[in-house]
Amino acid sequence: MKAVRELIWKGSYGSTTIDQICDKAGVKKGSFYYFFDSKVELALVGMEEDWSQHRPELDAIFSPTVPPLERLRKYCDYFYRFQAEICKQYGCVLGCPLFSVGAEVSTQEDHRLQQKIQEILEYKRRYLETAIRDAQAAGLVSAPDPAAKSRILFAYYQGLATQARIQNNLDVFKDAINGTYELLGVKNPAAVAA
Amino acid sequence: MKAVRELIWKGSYGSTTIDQICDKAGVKKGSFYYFFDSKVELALVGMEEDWSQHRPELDAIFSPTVPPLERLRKYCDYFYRFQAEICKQYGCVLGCPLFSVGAEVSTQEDHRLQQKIQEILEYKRRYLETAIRDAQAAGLVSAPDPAAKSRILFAYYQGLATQARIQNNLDVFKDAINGTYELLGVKNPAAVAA
DNA sequence: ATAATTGTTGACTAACCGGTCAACTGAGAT
DNA sequence: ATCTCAGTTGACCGGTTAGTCAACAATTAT
Repeated sequence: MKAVRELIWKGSYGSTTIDQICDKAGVKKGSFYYFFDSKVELALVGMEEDWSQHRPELDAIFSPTVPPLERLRKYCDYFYRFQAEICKQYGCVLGCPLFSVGAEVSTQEDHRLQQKIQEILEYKRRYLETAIRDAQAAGLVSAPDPAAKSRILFAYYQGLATQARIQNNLDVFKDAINGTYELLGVKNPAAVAA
Repeated sequence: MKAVRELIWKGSYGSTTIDQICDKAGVKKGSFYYFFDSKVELALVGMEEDWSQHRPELDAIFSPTVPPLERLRKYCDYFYRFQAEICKQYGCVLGCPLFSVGAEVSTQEDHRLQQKIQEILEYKRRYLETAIRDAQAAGLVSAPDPAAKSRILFAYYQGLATQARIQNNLDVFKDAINGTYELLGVKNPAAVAA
């Protein structure tokens, strides 16, 4: 499972072969086909596992006990530190696998992977929506439609992640929190930062 | 050339084989290798050709003779109509090939494709930067740092395009102009729309 | 102990991959 | 007419791919 995540994340879904996965996992192909019917099934389980590993951390960051704008700040911070660690580990910026793999497999006939990816992405967007709604309720931002704002913010994050991967440059993420504030029309950024 | 663009755009760079390209182009593999040394070279020429086809249209949309915020509105509009046409033609939303291919090949050893893609993306970002600077000069928006704002806006567009492809849903783009206004802090959206 | 179940393996196939090459084609130059 | 040469072709090579399978090992149940 670890092998497949690394290969698909660092390389791409399409160009990752079952032979490669088996080699890296130290397992023979016969064993692979004993547990999985195809690469799709494996990727599905891999995605699910990855998500369940991140979920507790996101739940903590977006806990309703934390002031809403601080949630977003912590999220940006967490994301940056996470990417930095990955970068040190693999030698290059990898961004979010849900985005890169999602974009790659979106036109395939078998829709199972897309569905799983969209499902997880939708979970993630909801963290943002709730935080924005709470911020709006507290009068911290101007976001009459939190759902719409969350979609915009989510697209922005998605773009940042993709850009950082393409440019292989972590600095791209440093804009994240400023961009977030501008996007949300934060009324007093200095107060949040303090 | 048309064949390779279609295949790489609809599928992915990695999973598009030279055999497929040759089949679709109605050409034998020997002929392919008479003109190109590898798939990378072909993709390079394809990207360049694609860019030189879009360039005049973008030059028109972002002409300095057009009011700056109208440029952005026209760009969003153009992008939506273009994607809608592609969608009707291929049966699914494909987004921007520079993003999807760029994200896919970013970790490869051969850096030529990445460089070309980053070069073209940087050109596109400059359109935004100029428009934002002009808008700022006209007092239409609050963007003290046009370059930084353009990066944020560009990331947002990139995210929208990726999202639309992943979700296979054109409606994602409909947020584009609103998101743009919010991001730029447009002082009087109603006046722009009118 | 032994039977049953669960997991592992290497050898195999058939299709496909990138890439090469000598032979061929056709159009324009002399 | 025929020479030249850019462009085309199909056959071919070695390596890799996804996927299968009968035989084997390890664990568990009885």
